[in-house]
Amino acid sequence: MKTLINPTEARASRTAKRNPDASRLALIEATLDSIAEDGIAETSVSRIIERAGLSRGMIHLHFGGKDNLLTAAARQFGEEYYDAMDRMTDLGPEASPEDQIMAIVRADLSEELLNARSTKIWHAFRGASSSHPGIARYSSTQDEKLVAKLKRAFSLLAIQCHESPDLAEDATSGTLALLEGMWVIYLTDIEGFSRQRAVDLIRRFFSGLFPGKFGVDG
Amino acid sequence: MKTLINPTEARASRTAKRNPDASRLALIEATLDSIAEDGIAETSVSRIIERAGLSRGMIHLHFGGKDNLLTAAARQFGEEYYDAMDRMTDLGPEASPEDQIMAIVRADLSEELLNARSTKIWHAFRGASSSHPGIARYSSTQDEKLVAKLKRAFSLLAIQCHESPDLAEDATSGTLALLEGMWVIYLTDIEGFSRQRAVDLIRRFFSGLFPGKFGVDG
DNA sequence: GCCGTTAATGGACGATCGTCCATTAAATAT
DNA sequence: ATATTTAATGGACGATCGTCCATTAACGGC
Repeated sequence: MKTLINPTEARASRTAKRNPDASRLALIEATLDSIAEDGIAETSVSRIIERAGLSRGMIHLHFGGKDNLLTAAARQFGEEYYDAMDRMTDLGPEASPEDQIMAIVRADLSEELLNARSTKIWHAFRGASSSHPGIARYSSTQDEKLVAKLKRAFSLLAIQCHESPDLAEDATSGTLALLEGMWVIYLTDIEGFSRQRAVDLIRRFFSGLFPGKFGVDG
Repeated sequence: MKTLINPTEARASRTAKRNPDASRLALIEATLDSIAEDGIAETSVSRIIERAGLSRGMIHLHFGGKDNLLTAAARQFGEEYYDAMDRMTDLGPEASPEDQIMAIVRADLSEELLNARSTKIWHAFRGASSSHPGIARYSSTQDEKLVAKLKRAFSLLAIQCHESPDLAEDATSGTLALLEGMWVIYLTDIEGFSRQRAVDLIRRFFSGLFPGKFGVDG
């Protein structure tokens, strides 16, 4: 859990002290873990420092207060999501729009992005963003980037199919709603959720919007 | 705000005392209001009794504690949702499956059900249900009833269209995901959300799944 | 080796949390 | 009119909240 950023030496156990970057990271990770396991309401300063194995004053020292720590955690969570999303959807430039769209859908529903930890955290931050401006900033950027990715692919696809641009608009918004909804449904019933069925279902919806595209394979 | 359940007499202002049912209701309403406006994390006993205009001991007296009050509030919130949903989707028995489905969609996205207050509360309870078994019970029943309504209508429609039953299954799950997703999107950007566009978008998805049905009108 | 810098500690602080209960007062029964 | 029941009050209680700071200890520069 405690990653050594400065692995100059690996002596006794009393080493690994005095590492501010590692401490910052440990606090953020402990915050995210606490939100995922205990909920944001139960995530107190005492719980966080207990998880991180650090002392009480660290939060005020490194972040200036609990609120800033929450904001930093939201920021890192959003960045982790998009790093993974970008990596998983990095198809070659010759990839078809359908493949790009399905890659986004598959990535968003993959075990790496859609799991108990991430959905709990995502949901908690969404709820807190109403009254927490710092968190709200990093929750909204998350959507904007996903919308841009989808819209580009659907616009290309609409042109290929000689369809009007507002079909691409609707397909983008609908996909976003479907994916957001899938996250909620997953959160509601983690055991009963099937990723494959969710992907196939969304493809079926696409197939209805763009007949001929999004066939049984692909 | 303080509804008189027992309007035997309406004397001076010192009346309206000693009304246990009204007190219970006032506490539940104050709890829901507080969750909607301040968030569930900020909804403390002190805030609730301040909003209700009642004294500190009332929560313990009527509900035995804060947790039970939250559970009662979740229960009432779910009941209010379904009372309104049932009332708004009570078409005659001769209504077509398409009309029934669109009535459900329109009801779920109507101002009465989809508004700032209800989405905040819904989101807060969903998040709390992970660690709060009492709340979880009333959040899950909410979905079950909606699924049953949709599945019945889509099954009928699939038979009419000579389609396989698993299309009805997918259409039901997809509609649920779309509606849940729309609630999340509404919560994210209340000002920019258009109910009409959301309804039309969902109809367009339906039209792709059931060609010929769900035309431009209806 | 000494000193200045700074990461890190852990307890003190007032505020607020949720629970509980002795007390008051309104409604009902006798 | 008096006694009983019970809704309602509001303060006391210990626990925990988040913030802050005096102190300790590890590091880098000389």
